[in-house]
Amino acid sequence: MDIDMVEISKALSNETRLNIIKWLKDPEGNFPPQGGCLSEPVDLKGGVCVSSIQAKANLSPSTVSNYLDTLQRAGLLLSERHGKWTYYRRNEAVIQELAEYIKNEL
Amino acid sequence: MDIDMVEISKALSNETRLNIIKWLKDPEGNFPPQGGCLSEPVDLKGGVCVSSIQAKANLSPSTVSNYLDTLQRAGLLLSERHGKWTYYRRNEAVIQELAEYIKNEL
DNA sequence: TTTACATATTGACAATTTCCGAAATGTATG
DNA sequence: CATACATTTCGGAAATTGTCAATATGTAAA
Repeated sequence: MDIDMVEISKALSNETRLNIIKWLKDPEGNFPPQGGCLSEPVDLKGGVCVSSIQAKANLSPSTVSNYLDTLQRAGLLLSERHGKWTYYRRNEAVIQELAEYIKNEL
Repeated sequence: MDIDMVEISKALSNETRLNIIKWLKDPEGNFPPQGGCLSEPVDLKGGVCVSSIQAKANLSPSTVSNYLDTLQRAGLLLSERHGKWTYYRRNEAVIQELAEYIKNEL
């Protein structure tokens, strides 16, 4: 898996998208408990649903959905759907790869 | 000295600007010998003048000058004027700070 | 000091990005 | 099935960025 630096940089060049990534570093600290009304308990792995992120970002749902998509296409986030909700979480591997890339290749 | 992640990301979110940073990693390998017709020899510290970069980037002088300014304002490059020429070189400290920031804070 | 050259700045226009509301798509529940 | 809700997609107005040619500035050489 290689780093698309332009794509990633574009994804990071927006205050709100940057905040989303940082907020997801501490999901319990930054968002209400997730998992809502799911009947079967699933492992959300620290994922947070779009509406929780939207509430914190204070932007329209469509904008936040777009931002999350941008971050995911850049590889920085992972998403998983459970019922009505899509849970987004950090892709730590890619974030560390990015740090390594900048340290050694940039 | 703190990292303005949005500013830096914007600077890096362009193929040519990214290339300029990479080219400057190996100035001797990527550019003709610098120092040109300077009477007094000065230490260019690996700096490369705008016209050498412009020739390699194959964009207009004004565009390249702008790009270099963008990279410098983001802190990624340093510039030094000697005679008619402005020599740009990487700011390795900031680049390493950026890598650390992504590794630990992002 | 006149000229030539390296670089920077300005003004313009096209292309892209931001961000929203409206509409569409999934999915669970009554 | 009909409804409600979470999310995504679409279409567009406003803001930003990419890029150039033209102009300005700074410096060295004639």
